[in-house]
Amino acid sequence: MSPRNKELNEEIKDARREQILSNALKLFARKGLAATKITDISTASNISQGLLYHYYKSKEQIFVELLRDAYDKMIAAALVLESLPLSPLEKIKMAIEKLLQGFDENKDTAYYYLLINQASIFEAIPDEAKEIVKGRFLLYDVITRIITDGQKDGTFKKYDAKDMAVVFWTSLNGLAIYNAVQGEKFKAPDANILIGMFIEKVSPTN
Amino acid sequence: MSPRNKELNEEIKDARREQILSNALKLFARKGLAATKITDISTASNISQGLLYHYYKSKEQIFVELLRDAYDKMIAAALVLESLPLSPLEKIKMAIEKLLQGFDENKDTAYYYLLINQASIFEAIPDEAKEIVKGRFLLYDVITRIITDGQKDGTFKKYDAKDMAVVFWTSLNGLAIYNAVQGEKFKAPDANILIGMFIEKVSPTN
DNA sequence: GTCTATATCCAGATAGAC
DNA sequence: GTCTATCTGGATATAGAC
Repeated sequence: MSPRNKELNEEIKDARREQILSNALKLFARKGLAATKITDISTASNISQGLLYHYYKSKEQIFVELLRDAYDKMIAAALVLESLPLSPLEKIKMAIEKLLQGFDENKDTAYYYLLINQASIFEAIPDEAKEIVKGRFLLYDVITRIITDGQKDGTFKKYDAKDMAVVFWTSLNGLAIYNAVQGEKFKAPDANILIGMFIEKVSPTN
Repeated sequence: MSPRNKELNEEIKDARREQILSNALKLFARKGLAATKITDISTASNISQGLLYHYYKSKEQIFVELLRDAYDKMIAAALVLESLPLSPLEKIKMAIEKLLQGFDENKDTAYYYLLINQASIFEAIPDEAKEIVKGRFLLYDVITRIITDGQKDGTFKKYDAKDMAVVFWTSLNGLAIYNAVQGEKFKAPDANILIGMFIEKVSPTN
């Protein structure tokens, strides 16, 4: 086989993988791992059911790969946010706004949320997925640090920082679910409503 | 068959139904409808798999019955709350506190939440379940009314009341999920963190 | 009312042809 | 790389005995 053909094949293969993952993400998010049939994925991807096994060993493997993507993206974003030269309040604001607008612009964001949720809630997931979910605490830690900073500089309310981080994440998670369920109808609520949990007086200009 | 035996049988039957529902609730909540096998339910209930069909026509029927219970309880509680002789702020406070402490005291509360969530998110649920989910707007309406009242009397912030109701429910929902996932480890965060979304100055004494 | 045994079906995964 | 055909296993649901 010539190098050219080899390259071409690789491209096709990558494209297929992308295609499969993208379709599987939506299906897993809206039907759940167990209810999503392997034929659902192959049909959505316009390939035969047999061919799917050429790319992935099992349904579970696809799920795990997507879940890993979801966490990688989320944690990377959180760490970038933390490292930005912004005040704690600005960071929290940015996180909320970015997430809320991400829901609107990019359906995948909401789907990734649903995937993470599912993996967090359900016991009936692959062991590998359970391992990935354990990395969740990293997300809480980043936000806890930002909140603690904001308390030190006096802008944030003085509730337990860990509690605040929990409420931060669970609230956004709740909104992400709502968004995914609402679909096109979803209209992001004013970010300042949420910010009211963190600071005493929300400036109307922001 | 004598009346006494008939009564006894009815009692047994009712007890069994209760037993089945209670076990199924936990299983559905933690594994999901699709991943929960009918044998999971029968095993948890200490009855044979065949006997389960004596009480329920199918797995789906059990799910629907539980979902209906969940909504009935939730909506009833919301309407009672609304009718209490309390200020809007007191009502919101009570709702948050009751829900948070309900999570702690009664595992079923959190499980019901997970069930409703599942039914809201997943497309792969029985048609009857989809119908029930449509009643969801009632919950949002009650809270929207309370918030609107609170805005009229000047205690609540003046964001869009519907938005605030959405954030209210989605936040509590997010917390319920977190609680269910954490299990015994769950410690309810200070309710005042959430109340900060609604009013300008949270009194430290409450 | 309860159990065990069985029929049926369907989804996951593999094999082999092109 | 891709498809069709097939095997296998497991889950739902039913039948029939006690």
